Amino acid sequence: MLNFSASEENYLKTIFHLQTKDNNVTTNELAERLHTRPASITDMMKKLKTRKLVNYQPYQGFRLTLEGKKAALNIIRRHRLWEYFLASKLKFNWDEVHEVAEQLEHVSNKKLIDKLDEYLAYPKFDPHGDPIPDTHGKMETSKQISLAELHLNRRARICYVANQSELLLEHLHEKKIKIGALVIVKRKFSYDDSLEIKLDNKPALTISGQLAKNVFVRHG
Amino acid sequence: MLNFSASEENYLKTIFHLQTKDNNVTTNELAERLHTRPASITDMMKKLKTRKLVNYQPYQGFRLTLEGKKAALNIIRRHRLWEYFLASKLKFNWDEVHEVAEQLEHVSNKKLIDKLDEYLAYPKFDPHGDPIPDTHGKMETSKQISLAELHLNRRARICYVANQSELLLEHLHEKKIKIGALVIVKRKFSYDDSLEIKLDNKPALTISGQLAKNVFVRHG
DNA sequence: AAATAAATTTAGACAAACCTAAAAAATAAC
DNA sequence: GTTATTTTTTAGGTTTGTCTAAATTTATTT
Ligand SMILES: [Mn+2]
Ligand SMILES: [Mn+2]
Ligand SMILES: [Mn+2]
Ligand SMILES: [Mn+2]
Repeated sequence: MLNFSASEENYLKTIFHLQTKDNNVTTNELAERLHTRPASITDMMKKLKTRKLVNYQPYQGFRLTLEGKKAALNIIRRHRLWEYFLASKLKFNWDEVHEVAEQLEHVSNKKLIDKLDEYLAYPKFDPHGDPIPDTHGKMETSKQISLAELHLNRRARICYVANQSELLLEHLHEKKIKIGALVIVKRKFSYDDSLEIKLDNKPALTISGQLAKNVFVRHG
Repeated sequence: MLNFSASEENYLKTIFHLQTKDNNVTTNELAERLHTRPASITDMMKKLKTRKLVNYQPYQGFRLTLEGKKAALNIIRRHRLWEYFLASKLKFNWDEVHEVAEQLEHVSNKKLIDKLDEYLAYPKFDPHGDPIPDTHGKMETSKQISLAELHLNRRARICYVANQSELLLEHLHEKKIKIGALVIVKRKFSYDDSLEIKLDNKPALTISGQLAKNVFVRHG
C-alpha cells in the first residue's frame, strides 16, 4: 500500500462516498463537498489519474479505480475505528467523534490500526451505525429493515423507500426525511403503531406506522 | 493556545530538547537534529520570531520564549501520552512507540488529549522513563539516583556524572556511556557490586560498582 | 440551430516548507 | 592582526496544494 498525503486521502475518501454504480462524480460536486474550488479538483484529478487511482477524462467526471477504492476503504477503516475508539474508550459523545477522527485517520501506520482493531475487539460498526471495513476492505452489509422493526435507541441510516408513490415522496419531503439520514427511534406507541424518531440529532418528530413500514434502514 | 503546523511543532519540540539554562541552540545543531539544511532553520527562526515563540538574533542562536516553551511542553505531553497509550493499551514494545507517536502528537484537540490522559489514569512517565507534562506543563522531576541504586529492569536515563575526573570521563567515553542515554540494569553481582547494564537497547555491558556510584539517572 | 447558461479546464499566482549555491559574519589559526 | 575555516544568512528555486480570472466545452433554452 503506497503512501498518500492528507489531501490525497481526503479526495479519495470523498470520491468513494460520492460515487454510485452508474454515476461518475462531478467536479463541482466534489469541490463543494471538500470546500475547495473546481480548479483545485481538476488539478488533483490529473495527479490522481497519473497515479492510477481514478479514471478521469476531461469534462466526463471521474470515479475510483480498483486501486483507488482499496485506498479509500483503508482510510475509511481508520476513520471509523478511531471514531469507535473515541466513543467506546474515551467516552466522547457519538456526535463529537467525527471531527477528531478526521485528523486521526491520516496517521498512517498499518500496525497501529491493526492493533487498535484488535484492542477494540474488531468492532463491525462505528458510532454512527456505519460499517467498519476490515484489513482487506470487506465490511458488513447489514440487512435492510423497516423503521417499524428498528429497536429503540439504536442508530441506523435511512437507505431506501418502498412503494415510492407521489404522495409518499411528498410526505417524506414535508417531514424532511432523506436517504442517508441518521435515525433513532425514541418511543413506540402500540396504540396506533406510530413512532417518535430523531433525525440527524434534530428535535424529535412523530411518524405514522404506515410511513414507518415503508422507510428502510440499515443497522440498528 | 494557538494552532501550529506539524513543521512548526517539530521545530518547537526539538529546540526545547536542545536548549539548556545557559546555552542557546545553534542553527547547525538544529539542522542536524531535524535532518534539514541550515538555510531552512534560518527561514523558520524568522517565522517563529515574528510569532514570538523564539528569541532570535542573527548569528546569536535562539531559545524559546515563555510562550514557545508552553507550546513545546504541550506537544511533548501529547507525544508521551500517546507513547504510553501505545505501550500500555495496544501492547507495542517500548522501542516501537516513538515513531508512531511522532505522527499522533500532531493531532491537536485539547479534549482528545485530556480524555486520553484521564483514560490512561494520568500516567507520570512514558515508556522510556521520561516524565509526562500535565495540562499546565508541569511534570515530575524524578529525583536523581545513582546507577548503583537503580532497580533491576527499570528504565532510566543518565542525567549527570559526579566526580568528573579526566580518568572517569575517558572511561565513560570508552564505554560509550553518554548523558541522555536510556539505561536498564539487567543483573547485579553482589560479589563485587558490578552491574550488567543495557544502554539504548544495545548489547549488554558490564560496569564496575565504582563507576555505577558516579553515574546518576532519573526515574527507574 | 443559435443563443444562453452552466460546468469544467487552463493560465497564472501565491504561501508553506523545503532545497542549493553564493555571500557575509563570526571564530580559529597562524 | 591578518588569513583561513567554520557557521550562518541571503538569494533564488522547487514542490504541493491552494486560489482567481479567463477560456473552453457541454448542456439547456428558445
Ligand atoms: Mn465520521
Ligand atoms: Mn470523516
Ligand atoms: Mn518519543
Ligand atoms: Mn518518550
